[in-house]
Amino acid sequence: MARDKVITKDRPLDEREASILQAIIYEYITTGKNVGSRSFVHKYSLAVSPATVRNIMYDLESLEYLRQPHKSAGRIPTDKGYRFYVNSLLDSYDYSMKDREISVKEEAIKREVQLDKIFYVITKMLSGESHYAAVMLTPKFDFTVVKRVVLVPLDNDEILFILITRTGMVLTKKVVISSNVTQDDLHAYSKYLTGELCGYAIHEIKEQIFDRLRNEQMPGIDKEMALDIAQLAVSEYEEPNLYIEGIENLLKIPEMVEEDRLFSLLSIIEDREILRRIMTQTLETEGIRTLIGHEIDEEKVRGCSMVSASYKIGNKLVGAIGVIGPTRMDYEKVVPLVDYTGKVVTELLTKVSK
Amino acid sequence: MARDKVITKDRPLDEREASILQAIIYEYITTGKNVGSRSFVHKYSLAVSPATVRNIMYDLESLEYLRQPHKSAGRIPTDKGYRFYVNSLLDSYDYSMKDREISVKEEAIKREVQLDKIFYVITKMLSGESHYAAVMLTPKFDFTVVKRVVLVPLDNDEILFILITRTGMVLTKKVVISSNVTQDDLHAYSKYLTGELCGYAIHEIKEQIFDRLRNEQMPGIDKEMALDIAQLAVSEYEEPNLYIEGIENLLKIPEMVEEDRLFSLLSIIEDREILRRIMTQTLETEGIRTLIGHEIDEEKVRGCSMVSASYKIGNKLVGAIGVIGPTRMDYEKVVPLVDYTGKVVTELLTKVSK
DNA sequence: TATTAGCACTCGGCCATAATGAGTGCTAAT
DNA sequence: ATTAGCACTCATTATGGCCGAGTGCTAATA
Repeated sequence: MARDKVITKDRPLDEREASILQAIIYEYITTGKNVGSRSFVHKYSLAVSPATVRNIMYDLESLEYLRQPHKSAGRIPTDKGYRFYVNSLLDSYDYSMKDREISVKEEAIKREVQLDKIFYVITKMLSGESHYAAVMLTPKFDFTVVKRVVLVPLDNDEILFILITRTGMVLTKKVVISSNVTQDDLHAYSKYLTGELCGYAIHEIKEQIFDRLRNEQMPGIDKEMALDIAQLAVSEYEEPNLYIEGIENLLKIPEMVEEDRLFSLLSIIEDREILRRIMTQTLETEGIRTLIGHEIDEEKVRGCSMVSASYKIGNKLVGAIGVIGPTRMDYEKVVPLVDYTGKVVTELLTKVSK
Repeated sequence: MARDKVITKDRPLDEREASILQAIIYEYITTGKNVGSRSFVHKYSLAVSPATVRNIMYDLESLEYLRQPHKSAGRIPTDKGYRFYVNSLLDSYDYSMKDREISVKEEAIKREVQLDKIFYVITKMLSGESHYAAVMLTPKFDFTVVKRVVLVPLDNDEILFILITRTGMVLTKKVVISSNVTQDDLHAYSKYLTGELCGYAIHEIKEQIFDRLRNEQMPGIDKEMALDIAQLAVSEYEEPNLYIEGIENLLKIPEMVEEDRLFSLLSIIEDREILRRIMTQTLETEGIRTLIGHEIDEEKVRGCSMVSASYKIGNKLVGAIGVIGPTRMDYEKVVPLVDYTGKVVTELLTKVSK
């Protein structure tokens, strides 16, 4: 009669407990209401009585998977509960993308030519599909492949360095020089640099090509000057960009605009460094990553979860995408969506930069 | 004894009525609470009794400057009231910018080199200073002056058209051509176009230069082809961009997150066309423009006001900036701020494009 | 021994009621 | 024309009662 199952706080759940926990969390995620034993049993036509469920709930509460917002109020999941739920999802989740129903409008993406528009569109799409807010950390430019270099005089001591990538993206950078160069010089430099750098990714250029070129003989033009300019321009390419879209979706979620949570939201919008930090961590880990509630280690942000994934160019991790929502997020939909989108982005970028 | 001042709904206010109306609106703007006769008289140490104020309030209500949210609840301004208030402000407002205390960090702006970053910074700054949301409609590219044109081959049938402006801004555009051109051809074209277009603003080029050039003799190169490419590229320069920053400021204002208003906010964020329309109207009117409440002729947007101003390059109106906030906005601060910022932008852009 | 029925108890939500207090409109006195 | 006085209004707040959904415990049951 005595229920003595709970000996330690960390014992594994038996099968029935696990499935009931999952069902409870599912119920809470979909309805947003505390789930109580009686109506729960009724709604799911369980073969056990409410009392049994109560007992199980009691155990689950001791084990810290559930909690009561107040006495006699049904149970809601704790972060640990969500974590359990998400992990089960991940265990059973088929990463092979088969019978995928999510409609990532790949066509819409492929029609875009400017890379930065692609990033915008993907972020927008991800927020649209998920109905939460979406984030994208764009790739470091290090992995774009050079097609052509053009130098253009601006002022006496300023040159505009234009780098055209294989994908037709145009990066520009002002470079300040000390000595005078003529327009003809610049033209020769452009030709030289284009010839030497074309076909290499920027990181390769930084790491190897410059060194090699400096050791080569090159008659006719002032090679050093050309290399100086290029090196200066290439050295400090901007930080990866952070796109955030769909904040308005979060405003539509009642629990997110409740007094205290609104503050979390504000922090997310205002202090982009928080997100940048999180996304940079994601960038460093292959595959999907979920952060639930307090697992987002930011004082200012509470009651929020993130599902994020890194993406690659070739087999090098270069960026990350993610979805932000309330802890009570529809993980079951969002996890595959983010996973899938990540793969689409990988495929797309890989294709486009080869 | 009988108060028979109100004969028509549009009679002008006498001095005392006007000053009391202004004070009431000021009080409401700063506190956000309904203002009632007794405490109002007390707070402002008026030389009249609450009863007198009540009588005046009664008149002002008949004249539709004030209204009662409900019986026995003090008065709050109507849109007409705000309009009166703002107009008085504008009347007495000194446009000469003397003894200005607003800290628009001009230095921060001048340090930026990329024009699009400048736009971003200005918008951000305007939202920061006003504590509301800020909008900026960027100038049409029509008014930027060409410094140099570079054509670069991308594919067999694609050319990248690069236009460098006098300010060092780089605009790029993919152009698809039918016949084949060699790299040497493109080089010649680039030289030709740079020579002919340099120093002209894009709108001049569109309107006059092309026509002139087509009638000129030009030995040696396939002038027509070059002009076709340029005309194609220049013809459809993108829509002016719309920056919105500081939405988070609006989330901090209690009355903006009240259930129904939140919807207005969402509309503003989601449906950028609304704002674009408003800003485009502003662009067409010189100087400052205020839209109060219903004057924003958009069903979806309610309870919001906008203060906006157009800015110029030289003496041609090219863009607009603005601030969005609740109807109960601190017009007294925002109006000069927007006015001043508009002038700074004008000055800045004019200098930079001459 | 695990499950369940039964029951006392809890507590948020809802409703009605009442008290409070800031405010108004009207009237008569100044 | 202004104001004092007064009756009246009404949002807000507090109070208490009740309902319903929920729990925890215990004893009965399969």
